[in-house]
Amino acid sequence: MPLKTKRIRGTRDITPAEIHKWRYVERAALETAGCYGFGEVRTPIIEKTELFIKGTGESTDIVTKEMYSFKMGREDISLRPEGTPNAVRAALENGLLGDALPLKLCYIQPNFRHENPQAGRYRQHTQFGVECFGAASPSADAEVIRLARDLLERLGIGDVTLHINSIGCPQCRPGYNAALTEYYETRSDKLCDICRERLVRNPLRLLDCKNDTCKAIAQNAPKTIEKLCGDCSGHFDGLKKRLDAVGINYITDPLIVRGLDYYTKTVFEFISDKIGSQATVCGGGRYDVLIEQMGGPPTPGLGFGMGLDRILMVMEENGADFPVPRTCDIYIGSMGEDEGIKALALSCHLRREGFIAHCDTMGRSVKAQMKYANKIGARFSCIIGSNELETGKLSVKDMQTGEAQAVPLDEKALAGFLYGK
RNA sequence: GUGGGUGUAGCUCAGUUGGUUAGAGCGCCAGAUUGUGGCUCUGGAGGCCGUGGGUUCGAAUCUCAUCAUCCACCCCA
Repeated sequence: MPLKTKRIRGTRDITPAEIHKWRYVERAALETAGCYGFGEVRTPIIEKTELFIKGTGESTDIVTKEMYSFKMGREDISLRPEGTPNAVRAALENGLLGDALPLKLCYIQPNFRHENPQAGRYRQHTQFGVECFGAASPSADAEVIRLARDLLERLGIGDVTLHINSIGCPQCRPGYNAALTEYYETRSDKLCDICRERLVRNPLRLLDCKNDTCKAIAQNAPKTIEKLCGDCSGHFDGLKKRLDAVGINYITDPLIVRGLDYYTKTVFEFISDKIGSQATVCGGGRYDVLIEQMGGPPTPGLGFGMGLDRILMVMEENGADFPVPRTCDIYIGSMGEDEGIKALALSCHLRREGFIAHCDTMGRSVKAQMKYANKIGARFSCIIGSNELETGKLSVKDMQTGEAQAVPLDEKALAGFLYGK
C-alpha cells in the first residue's frame, strides 16, 4: 500500500535487522576512546545559529549553504552540522577547562547538512568524534590519530590510508597565502571558473580542485609545508617522529586542506578506496585558536570526526562479520486457552530472569508456532497442551539437534534448565 | 545548485514491434501431518506498473512534466 508520508530525502531508517551493526560499531568506538581517557559528552542537536557561524566559520560551505536553520520566536536556531563547536561550547559552559588538562571529550551523534545525497553522503549522518583540549604537543596529535587507527583496525578496516599535512598557523598562513595567490594569479587564465572565484575567496581550497588542468597546476603550487614558520614545521616534524614511534604509516599529502576555517597546523584524513567518491572515512586536525575565538581562555585543541555511515559501508564491503545477538532462548508454544495463559505466565517469568522468551500471541497451529520458533532462531522450544498441564511435564526441544528433554512444567525448573545451558 | 542512470508485489527483478485478466524467484499465510521447525509438494493473499498530463481505438511499454532514488560534480564524515 502506497504511503503518503515518506522519510525526508537523505535520511535513513535503521531496522531491527541492522541495528546490531550500529551497536557493535558504537560500542567499539566508545571503548576505544575510553582507553585513551576520553569521556562521553552529549550535547543538544539544536543550538543557536551563531554558534556555528562563529565556530565552524562564516565562509564555510557548511554554514553558508548547508545548515538547517529556523526561527523560533526571536531565536535563530540550527540543527548541528558538525560537532566541534558544540563540544567547545559545552566545555566552556560547564567550566570543564577549569579542571585538570588535557580535557578529552568524545561523542556519537547525528549531524545535519543540506547537501545533495549520494553514496556515502546523507543529510543526516552519524559521527563519532573526539576532541582534546589543552595539549599543544604533537604527542597529542599522534595520540588522537593513533586512537582513530586503533578503532579502524578493531573494526577490521585497517586498509584505509592516512594522509597528513600541516596548514600552518596565523603567523605563517599570510605568507603562504601570498605565495599561493601569486602563483595562481599568473596562471588564472587556465583555471576553471570555480577556481577563479576561490582565488579571491579562499585560496587554500584551490589545491583540491578535481578539475584535471587545475589539478596539474596544483601539483607545482607552493606547498604549505614549505612556508611553515619554525614553530609549525617543528610541530609537523615532531608529529611525524611520533607517528613512526607508534607504528602508523602515513602519506604526507600537501593537497589536503579541509574545508573548515578553524584548522591550524596538523590536518589529516583516513581515506578508503572502497566506497566511491565520498572516500574520507575520518577527518580532523588541530585548532589552536578556536577556543579563544569562541570566548574561552587561549587553549590549543584538536580532534576528528569519523562518519559511521561510511565506516559501516567499508565494513560491509570488506565482508565484516558482525556479532549477531541472540534472539530467542526459548519459545513456549501452546494449544488451548488455559495452556496459552500458562505459556504467557511462564514466558514473563523467564524474561524477568533475563532470558529471551517468546510465546504464541497469534492463536496459530502448533505447526505454525514451531515454524515461527525456527524462523526467529529459538534455541529451545516446547509446547504446552492438555497433556502437559495434566502430567506437569514439559518436553523441551533443542532446535539445533532436535533432541528433546523432559523438564517439570514449572517456572523455577525451566529457568534452572536454561541457566544450565 | 548542476549533470547522467533508474522507478513494475514486502525484497530482487522479467514483461516481445503499444494489444484481452501484468509475471517469476524469495518472503508471508494456509494445507499435505488429528500435537512439533528446517526438506519437498499444493493452494492463497498481496500491484493506481512512482505521480500528473499528452499521443492512440488501446499505454507498464511512446512523449512531456513532476517527484523519488542511485551515481557523479561540488563539499565533507
